[in-house]
Amino acid sequence: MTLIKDLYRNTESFVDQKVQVSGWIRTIRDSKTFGFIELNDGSFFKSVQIVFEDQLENYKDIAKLPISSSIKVEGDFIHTPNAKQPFEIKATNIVIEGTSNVDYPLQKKRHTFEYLRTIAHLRPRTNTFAAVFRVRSIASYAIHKFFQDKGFVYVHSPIITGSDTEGAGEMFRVTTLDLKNLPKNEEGKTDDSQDFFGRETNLTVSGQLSAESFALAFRNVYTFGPTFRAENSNTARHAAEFWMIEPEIAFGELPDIMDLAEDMVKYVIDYVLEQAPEEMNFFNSFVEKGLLDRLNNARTADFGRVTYTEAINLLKESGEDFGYPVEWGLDLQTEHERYLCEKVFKKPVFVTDYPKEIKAFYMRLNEDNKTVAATDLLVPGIGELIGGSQREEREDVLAGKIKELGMNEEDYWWYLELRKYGGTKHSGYGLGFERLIMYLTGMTNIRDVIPFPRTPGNAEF
RNA sequence: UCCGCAGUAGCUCAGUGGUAGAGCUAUCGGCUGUUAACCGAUCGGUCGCAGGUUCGAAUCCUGCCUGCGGAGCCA
Repeated sequence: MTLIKDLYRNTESFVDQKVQVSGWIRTIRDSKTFGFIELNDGSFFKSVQIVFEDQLENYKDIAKLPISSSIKVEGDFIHTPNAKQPFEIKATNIVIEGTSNVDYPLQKKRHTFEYLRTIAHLRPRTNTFAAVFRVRSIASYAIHKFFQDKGFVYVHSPIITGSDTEGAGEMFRVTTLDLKNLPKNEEGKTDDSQDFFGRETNLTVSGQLSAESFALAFRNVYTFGPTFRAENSNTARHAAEFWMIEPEIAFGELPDIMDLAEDMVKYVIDYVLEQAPEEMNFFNSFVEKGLLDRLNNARTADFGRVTYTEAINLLKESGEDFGYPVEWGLDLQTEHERYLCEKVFKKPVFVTDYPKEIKAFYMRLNEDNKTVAATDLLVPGIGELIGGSQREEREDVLAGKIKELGMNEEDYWWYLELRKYGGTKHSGYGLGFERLIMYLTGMTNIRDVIPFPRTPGNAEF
């Protein structure tokens, strides 16, 4: 059996040879004595044209096959230099593997993404989703290859975690207790000591704290796994289940992870353009005109770098009429972030050194005592793609911060011990993998870059 | 969660108070090189759900549900 990908990649070696292919019918056109089938076998973005004639004993049956029926084809591989397709297979034998049905919901025409979401089990058979999910697979490998080639150790951080370690929003509770008959303690609250783990557990919201632990043993590490947020977010950029990449480097400071993030983004762009040129051209033509220009700009340009304080001044001087106020101490709104990267810099830009009040407790306090060594990478079209920071390595400063924010110091005993026993400067960042895929493909809704997306009120598939 | 928009045939949509429409799909027929083929015919609807106004409601009103866009939260 030959893969259609090989027919396209090694065309010359197949000319005038006998070939065998199998796949699903994308379109079929017949006339009295012959017909054409576009056959896609899943190995490649493009399909191959099958010519079938009425000499075949099952000609009538084949001509009647509904779209998406699966067949096996034997035939002669023929060069067709003057036709729209580069080559075709003239069938000498066609075996029907599985017929489809007349009510097959995918038509030979454009469907809305909203409709395709309601048939998520069938949408990978469409051009757009075939391209999205192949690019997702390739980008996933590129991430691993980038870090592995640099000697980073891949850490499997736990999916089930002990408590709300980062304070990063609502979590999904994990329990084996009988929800209709919860055991109570003396205070009348749920007795978590009777639960499976003997305590309250949740799905992870971040692997960062685990990554820090391993960075202080392996130096350079990364996580790449699923992450869960039970927030009632209804936007095109948020999902309840998504994949996050979190590198962490010991002895590294903020500029080091900015360099790393820039290299990583450029590497993944290069790798995907190289490995999936047909898919990327498709996105450029049908999903976002100018996508390839945007990506080429990103892979060749030096990313912008600006401090939060400078960014505030740039926004104030812009004369732009923003819906939200621009004031030192206030967080940048989506409109501000997009203005900075799309209008001012016109390329990806790192914003650094945010006021400590609007950032997380573990971020390292700068000498000015007002800002922390944090950075967000803002990219055109998406907004925030990466958030990272140098971590607070000073045990007393970190403990003070935990106390100051009214957090429970006991929950962080092991995190504080990382500072107590040979703590070093270290830094890391988090990348939402789906946002990277959106950035690479031009897709504008996170629900369309996850095979079976989970969003509030939606877990059908 | 907030603001806005939408829900009519399998799909994409038109229809703003008076008999429910189009294109595509599908089905049947035609066609000797098609490319989301083309040509002809046919099939196809409890107008999101529940109530209300009216002689009469897809159309106006109220509530609910679902989806989408934007915002917040963030990745």
